[in-house]
Amino acid sequence: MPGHHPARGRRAAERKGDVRERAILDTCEALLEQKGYDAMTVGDIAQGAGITRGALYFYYGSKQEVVTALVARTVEHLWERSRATAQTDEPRQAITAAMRRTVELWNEHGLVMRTAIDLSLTVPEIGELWNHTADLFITAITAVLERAGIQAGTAPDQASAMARALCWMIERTFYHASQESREKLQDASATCEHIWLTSAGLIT
Amino acid sequence: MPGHHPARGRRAAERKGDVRERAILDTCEALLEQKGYDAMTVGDIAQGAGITRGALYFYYGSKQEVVTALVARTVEHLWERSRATAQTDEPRQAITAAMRRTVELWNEHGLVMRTAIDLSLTVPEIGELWNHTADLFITAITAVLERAGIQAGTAPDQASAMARALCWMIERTFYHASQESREKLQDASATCEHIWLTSAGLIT
DNA sequence: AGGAAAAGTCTACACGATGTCGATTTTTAC
DNA sequence: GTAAAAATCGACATCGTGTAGACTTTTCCT
Repeated sequence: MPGHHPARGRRAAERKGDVRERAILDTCEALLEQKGYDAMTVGDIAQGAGITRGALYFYYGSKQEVVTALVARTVEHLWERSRATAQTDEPRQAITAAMRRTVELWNEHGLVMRTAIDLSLTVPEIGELWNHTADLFITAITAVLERAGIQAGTAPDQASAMARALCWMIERTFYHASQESREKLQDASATCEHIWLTSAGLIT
Repeated sequence: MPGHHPARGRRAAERKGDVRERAILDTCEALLEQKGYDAMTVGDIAQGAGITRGALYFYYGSKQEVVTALVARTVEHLWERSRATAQTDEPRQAITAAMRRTVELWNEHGLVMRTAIDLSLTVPEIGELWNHTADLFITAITAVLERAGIQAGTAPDQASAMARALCWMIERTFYHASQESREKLQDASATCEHIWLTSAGLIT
């Protein structure tokens, strides 16, 4: 709750640094698209954001920190969207809805999501961010499977373990498809949905 | 067929460089395990192999080339093993056999396989190597699915597309599990096998 | 054996990217 | 309007990379 007395039409002060921070992250995202992580240099990012290297280090301690912040910003989006999604009782509908939402996510944020996956090993912070995101998905899938009649539990053929495998299937399939085209993503989604439905026992 | 006249007990000459090359690759693999790709420096590899940086550049043009060679050596193994596997007619048996073989592969070469996956984007040569390997698996899975009665074709619910998704599921699931322990790998295998069987229509 | 060519090795160098420091300027808040 | 905080800059030290040229060892042929 910032701004204790909203009188005087002046909007809450926004630090100049906040704008720069956003500019840096935006530039980083653009460069990631153009040249990829390795080729992208700290100098490039600074230049794109309209400052020098030295100034950039005032905001972030390294290239990895910049990218971590970018991933965090994007992943925040996913969590919000995830929370806002209405729960459906009917498993078939739930699965279809989940897959449609996933396609949207990858269409909008495919680049950053792929980057997050790629850097999960080398940058522990990003790894944690992505793991947490995956856990949200796995929990959701587990719930759907159980509602579809799959036995709850962690044994290899029970809901929890299956959900994990299905999550990785979706991650990897979308990862590859999103590098190609929107059409491929759509196809990939249909295939994943089919396997998910089958695994849930909802298809012959 | 080297050595045109096997007389004289002298074994076929092995270039000194061949030994070094192997030492370099072995060292690289060890360091990959100890410090990971990023932390590992060309100097480290050279030192481990008993030569200086300068000498190493005589064999490989860069760190990436060294790792590419390591991946190539490992992947060669996979292909051989893949070729040597007897084909089973009964789908259920084929799936079980394939999963058992996959567990073995990841137990033996997990580290290099994970590295190959990680570097697939940044090092095109490794990407090709790994893609080709994946294609072998996808083809094999497709064949099994078709023999189990899944309709052939590339539509989202037909054998080819399903095989691709299942392949990525296995890759990613094993990738994560092989970082943990052999037990996890075994569990992961059981889960993947179950989903594969279900997708093939071989389980209620 | 012996000597030239090929294979292997080393040290030194140039380059590019990183991250740090202290000085300086701009913003913010009172 | 001014002092503290925020932001920016340029210069520097460091480290890893890749290249070049000189030198040594191995291989192979006669």
